[in-house]
Amino acid sequence: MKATTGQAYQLFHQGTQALAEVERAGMRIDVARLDSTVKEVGNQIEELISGMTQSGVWKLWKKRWGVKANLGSRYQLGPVLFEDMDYTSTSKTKTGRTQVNEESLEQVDNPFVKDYLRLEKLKKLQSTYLKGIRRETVNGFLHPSFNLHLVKSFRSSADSPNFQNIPIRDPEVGKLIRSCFIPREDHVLVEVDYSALEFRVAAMHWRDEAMIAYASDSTLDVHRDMAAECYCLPVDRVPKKCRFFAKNQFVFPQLYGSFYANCARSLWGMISSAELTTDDGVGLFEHLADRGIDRLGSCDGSRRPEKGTFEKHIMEVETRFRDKFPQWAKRKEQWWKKYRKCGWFDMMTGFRCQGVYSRNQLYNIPIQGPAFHLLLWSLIQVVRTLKRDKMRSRVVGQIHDSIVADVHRDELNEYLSLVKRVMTVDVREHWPWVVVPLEIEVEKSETNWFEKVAVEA
DNA sequence: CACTGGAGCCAC
DNA sequence: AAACGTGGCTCCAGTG
Repeated sequence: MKATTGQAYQLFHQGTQALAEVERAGMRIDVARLDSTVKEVGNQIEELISGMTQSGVWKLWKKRWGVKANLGSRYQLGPVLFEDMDYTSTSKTKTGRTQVNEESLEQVDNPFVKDYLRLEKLKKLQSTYLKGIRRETVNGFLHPSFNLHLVKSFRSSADSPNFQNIPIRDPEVGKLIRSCFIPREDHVLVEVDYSALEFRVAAMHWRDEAMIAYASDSTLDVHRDMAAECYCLPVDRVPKKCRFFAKNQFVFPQLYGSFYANCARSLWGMISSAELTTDDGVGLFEHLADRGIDRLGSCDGSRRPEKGTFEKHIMEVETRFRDKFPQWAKRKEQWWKKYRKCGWFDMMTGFRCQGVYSRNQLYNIPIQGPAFHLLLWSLIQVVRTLKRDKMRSRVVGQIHDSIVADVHRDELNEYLSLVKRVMTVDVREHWPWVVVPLEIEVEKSETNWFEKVAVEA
């Protein structure tokens, strides 16, 4: 693989230099708070363990595993629950062992297992995040590495620690870790995200008119519309959660090569695990049953879905999705055929990918890569401008479609107008194929990375 | 003791 | 035909 245009080369050359500046700046850490959180969580873990080792389940555990018994081993927990006790497992791993993950353990109604899930959550928080970040903190600053040479899609990665996967979805965990990331003295943290970046890039890559229309008109919302279809809701009454799951379990999976059986399985699973309801509080199973959909179906893939199943319904939604975006449906097949013939493909940002790729990688890579390249180009301009103008604000991190900066109070307005211009105007002049508007969302915090609030951009 | 792969979980 | 992608990190279990 090599960068085939000067522009692609320049992007990664300058990108490397800019990210080096980002690494050097680093993010300020509230070390005292981090240390006390480590202690606090450590105490919680100890308490949980001492409670659990009093339990009858632990007796069974020791009976089976003897001196080797290890509370940290899922491998050991599986047979205790599913052989020694009466619980039944739902699924197997690819090596044929019974799965002992969060999803399968949530089916087990047992106080010990509830404690186990909480214990695992706290251990992950403690070892990967709290202690991992503490270990990498030097003189109150964290300097994660940002790589441009490791990712197949020509995205970036981050390590030591991985700045790109700090928890946020679970508010309890997110708060404990993110509140240890703080602005410098007299600074505020500012995080700027591109809105719906990957969808916009997909629209431009496939040159699908309907996709471009969605990407160009902020009153349109593809995730809302597909949520309405998937869960049989009126378009103007789609609950937020339903939209969220349609986005992540239907729209993106479809764009990246999944199919109805897998989408149906995951969308169906969300109904119970997230307790989905209509906007007037009717449970979604009941809502769907009223419309003649009362079970999931086998989701076999090799068998035709049966009438009355959710699988069959999602199969029909999939057909409508392809009809909605006909040029996408057609061009992705041509795209794959052309690659099979010549063995390479080009990204819109000038990278040529040559080598062995799966079909789904061919759908994903030309979207994921260029989406990041828009962000990287913007980051380069922002870093350079801050330096040129001798400003005190610093870019301190990057998460695929967002830029995190530590901005001096007095420079806030200047910084905001800079990023807005670069990310929404200048980048479109640099790459004329950006034919849809780009929008950003801005959040800031005076205190820490958890307490951020939206700012009018 | 060093290393590897699987399984799992965090992010976009 | 076949079935969503890209990563990093931790722990366990197995190997030699």
